[in-house]
Amino acid sequence: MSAIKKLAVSPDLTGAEGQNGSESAQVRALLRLRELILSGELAGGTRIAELAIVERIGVSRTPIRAALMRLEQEGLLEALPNGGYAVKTFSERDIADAIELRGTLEGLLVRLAAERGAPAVVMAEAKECLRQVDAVLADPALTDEAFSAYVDFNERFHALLYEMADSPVTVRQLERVVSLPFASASAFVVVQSNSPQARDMLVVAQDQHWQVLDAIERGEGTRAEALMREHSRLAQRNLRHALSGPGGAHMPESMKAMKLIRRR
Amino acid sequence: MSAIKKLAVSPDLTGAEGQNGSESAQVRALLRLRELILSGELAGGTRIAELAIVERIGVSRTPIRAALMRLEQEGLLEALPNGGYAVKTFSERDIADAIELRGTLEGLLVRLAAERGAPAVVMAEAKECLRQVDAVLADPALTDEAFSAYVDFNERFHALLYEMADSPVTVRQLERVVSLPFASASAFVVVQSNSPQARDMLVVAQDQHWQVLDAIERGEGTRAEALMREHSRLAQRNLRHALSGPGGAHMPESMKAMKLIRRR
DNA sequence: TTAAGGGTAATTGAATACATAAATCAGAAA
DNA sequence: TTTCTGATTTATGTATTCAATTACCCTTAA
Repeated sequence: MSAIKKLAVSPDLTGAEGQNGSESAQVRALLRLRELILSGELAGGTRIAELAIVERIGVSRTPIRAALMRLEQEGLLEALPNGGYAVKTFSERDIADAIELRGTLEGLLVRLAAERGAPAVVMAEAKECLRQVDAVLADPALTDEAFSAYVDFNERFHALLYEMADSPVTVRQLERVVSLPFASASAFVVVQSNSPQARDMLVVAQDQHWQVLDAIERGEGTRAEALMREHSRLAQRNLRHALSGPGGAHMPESMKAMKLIRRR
Repeated sequence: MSAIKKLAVSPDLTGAEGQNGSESAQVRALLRLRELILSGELAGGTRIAELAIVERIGVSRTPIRAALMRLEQEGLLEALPNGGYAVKTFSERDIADAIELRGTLEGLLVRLAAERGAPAVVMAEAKECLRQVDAVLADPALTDEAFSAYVDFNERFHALLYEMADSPVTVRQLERVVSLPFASASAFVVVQSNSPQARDMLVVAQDQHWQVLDAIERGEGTRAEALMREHSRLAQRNLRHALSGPGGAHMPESMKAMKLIRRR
């Protein structure tokens, strides 16, 4: 399904992959570099020299260069005019735009799904996914495990949505947007996991999920699109909340990319 | 303005760049490779071996590999599971989706411009651009030179639109979509340059351009967005027309990427 | 005749050596 | 003290070499 085959190592399986050291040098370089950037060890704006990375990671310049190119394409690095790269930083507006972009593209996707009809199997899986989320949300008190389960199901649901339109071109674009660490489907879900309204937020999101499926099934493309756009605005709200406190006080610790946010 | 700085060599300056041979090996490889693909010399589905390209172009494997990575990111190549690349082919639906994608993203862009307000200078330039198009269209008979002038102004206008929202994140995405040869703003403009309705088509497009600017100025985001989406459907129509004849009979000879279209 | 096995050729991944351009620093002159 | 110039150093761009994996073909046995 993934449009990026060769080096499509999603950020989350950084530590997984069975035994480490078994991956190719390119993959190792990519994973390690992304980790260095997202953890803030390479601060935003820093110029990245290949040789420095060669020393930090144990591979030669060739795979490093490949990883650098990939990270530039991902949007984490920017190419400097006279060679080399710098770690990108993002303004609050950049992040808001990225979320809006995701909402727009997901909106397009579900509209296409509604207009073309979604495969029955995918639709069934999506419903099953949502039923499990319903079960998680049935408990009025929300434990940490319930939260993490929600996040998992949420990502699975969005992934299923991507299959519904049978539009690889669109999915490819979407995957590029989502590769930005703060634009992914569940980037800001857990922002206020300990606040009293946390569960209600998820309840609203879950309702939107159900309604999107309903709209797709009924062939109501415009409704599906509008719902998906509004859905992304939950993330917008959470973003604003996360940035409201001083120094990102409400930023979840899981939000690694916080370091890349350029606060004015 | 371009998000891709280092190797951001747009397809159209393939032959330009002053004297050839002066560019870097990487740029030469990228340009030449793209040309080979778009011209159909490397047929769709062909597996591309690095060594074969090394022989065809006079540079070593290193810049070739860089160019291959770039073209994969552009969407012209796909990475094969066990290394190597293959020339991608596109179904009619893929192309339609790409155009829809462009319309959607340009719609987002002009909505943002309307909501945020566009810089006065850019707006003025855009208007001036449209006035010149008006002058071109004033002649009821449309010469070839007039057509080519229209295409130039059209591209300039779209480029100006990209500056109006001050949203680099969105523009970056858009540039990626537009890099697909059949998704660019003027890919199908000249499809029926010799048909009697050709000029009328441009008149309609031009009216949409003016109305989009009007909507942006008035802060009418939704209207601007809707207009931009509808605008892209002109390209959809032209695409269908181009593919309607047997073997792409109505395909303009300027449409190099025709060879990549997978006709069922 | 077909299938399985091994061996060879070809291709990509990785590392290193080489070339070139840019940036920095030192020194001298204004 | 400041600025310009030149040399040195450091970085990236390019080429080449080496390694490892894969694919293909040929041989042999069932």
